[in-house]
Amino acid sequence: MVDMAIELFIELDDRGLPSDAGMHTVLLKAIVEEKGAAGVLDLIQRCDILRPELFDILCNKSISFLCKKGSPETACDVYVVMKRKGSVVTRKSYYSILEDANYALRFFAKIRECGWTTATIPVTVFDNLTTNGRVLDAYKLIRDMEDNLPRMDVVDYSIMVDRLCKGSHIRKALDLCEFARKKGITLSIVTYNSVINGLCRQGCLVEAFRLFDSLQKINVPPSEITYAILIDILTKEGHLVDARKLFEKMIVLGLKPSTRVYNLLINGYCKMGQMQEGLKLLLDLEVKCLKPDEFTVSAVINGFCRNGDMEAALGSYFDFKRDGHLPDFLGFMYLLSGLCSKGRLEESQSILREMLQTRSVINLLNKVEIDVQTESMEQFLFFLCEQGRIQETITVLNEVQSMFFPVERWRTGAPSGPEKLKEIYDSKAFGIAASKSSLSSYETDMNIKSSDAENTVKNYAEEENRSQLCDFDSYFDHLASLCTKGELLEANKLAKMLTC
DNA sequence: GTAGGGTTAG
Repeated sequence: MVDMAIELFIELDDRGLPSDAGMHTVLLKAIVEEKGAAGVLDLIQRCDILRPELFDILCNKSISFLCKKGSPETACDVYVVMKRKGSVVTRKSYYSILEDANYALRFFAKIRECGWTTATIPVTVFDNLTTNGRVLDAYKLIRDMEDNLPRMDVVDYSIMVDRLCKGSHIRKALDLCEFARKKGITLSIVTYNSVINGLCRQGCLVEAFRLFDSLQKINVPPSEITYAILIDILTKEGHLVDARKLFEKMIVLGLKPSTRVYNLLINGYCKMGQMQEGLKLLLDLEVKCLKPDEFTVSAVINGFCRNGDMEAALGSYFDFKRDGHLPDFLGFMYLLSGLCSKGRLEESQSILREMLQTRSVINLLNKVEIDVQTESMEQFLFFLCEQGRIQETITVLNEVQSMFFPVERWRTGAPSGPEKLKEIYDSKAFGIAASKSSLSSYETDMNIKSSDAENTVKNYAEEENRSQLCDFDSYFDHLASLCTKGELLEANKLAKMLTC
């Protein structure tokens, strides 16, 4: 039947009679139903004798139709037929292929097979890939189609660089930075922040600080966020003194630390048991007309709880509460587990009640997908709490906590936590000398201490010894030249150093 | 096939 319809369709055109879009759709539908997607390609080949205008319309329609029906391969085949005939591929059909990231990749593979270059790859292809967790595909596409790229601007690159960093593909992120710069893009501090953050997350502190220092040279001033990233990692690694120096440095440079930056240090001090320092900063924060937030409250509470000083923890909770500042989910959890561990169940219950009425806690609980029928998580917990089943309530909350706040991310292979590092660091005068760059003193001190330091610290020193690069620019040049010379072993070593 | 879209916490 379909064959007859096709013949009729061709005959109509032959007689100069028009056909409309509706008719094309009906025809395509019938063909796919009876012969599958391949039938459409067959149709296109048979319709070679149509008037060129109609042939173009039918082909373009087929491409969109096939994509919609999930047959991108055949759509690409139709595209190839069209290109070979010199037909005009409309934007609509072109984009219907590129809309889907998988289709786009197959499409470009086909194009390469044919030995063609594409007109342009739309930025949306990269957006789609990047936002759908396929940043490596996007990266590969960029590297493969170097000369046929869309006009990507600094933000397009920045998003990709950040995603690559988040996926621990630091080397590729750096490579993309260099690629963008070769394309004439001037990267901004936002992109550098992503890279610095990525390096820190990978434990490559030396490289992170190297990049930080090189920012001055390339005339990109570090922002408040740059400092926040570095202060955070230093704090996490137990280098509180250095973190504090960076904090002071940013103030000297005229960058105003936000509550968020204060929080990093307050949290660091409180976790290290240096409550006095933490509270001093809290005071300073308020002097600077900044407001504590949920994180601040939680950090202070955590500090007192860690010290086992539940009176002080409760006291600060009520003080903050009086001023309209509540802890967040974790802050409440610190307080609750502290109270429970002392067997103070009644107080736990009243704190639990307040917790379960706190907006941010409720918001978090609402994100939990549970199948406890119609009940919401919040109602469920409140019910448990009111029944006096405190321990059970907290058990459930602990589950929630493990979902949203996975265990602290200390680097693997580091056998001990911040306490040990603190000892090491406090034992000698140590810090970022004002006259030197932050990195050079950091490295020097690392080397001095590598004999008695923990593995983590040793690693930095080793990294430093392996690395003979002075700045970001020469890093790129070095890596690029290694790759060009085919010295992949060396390049790999360099890459390994970055991706650890 | 635009314009607006990009970075930091336990």
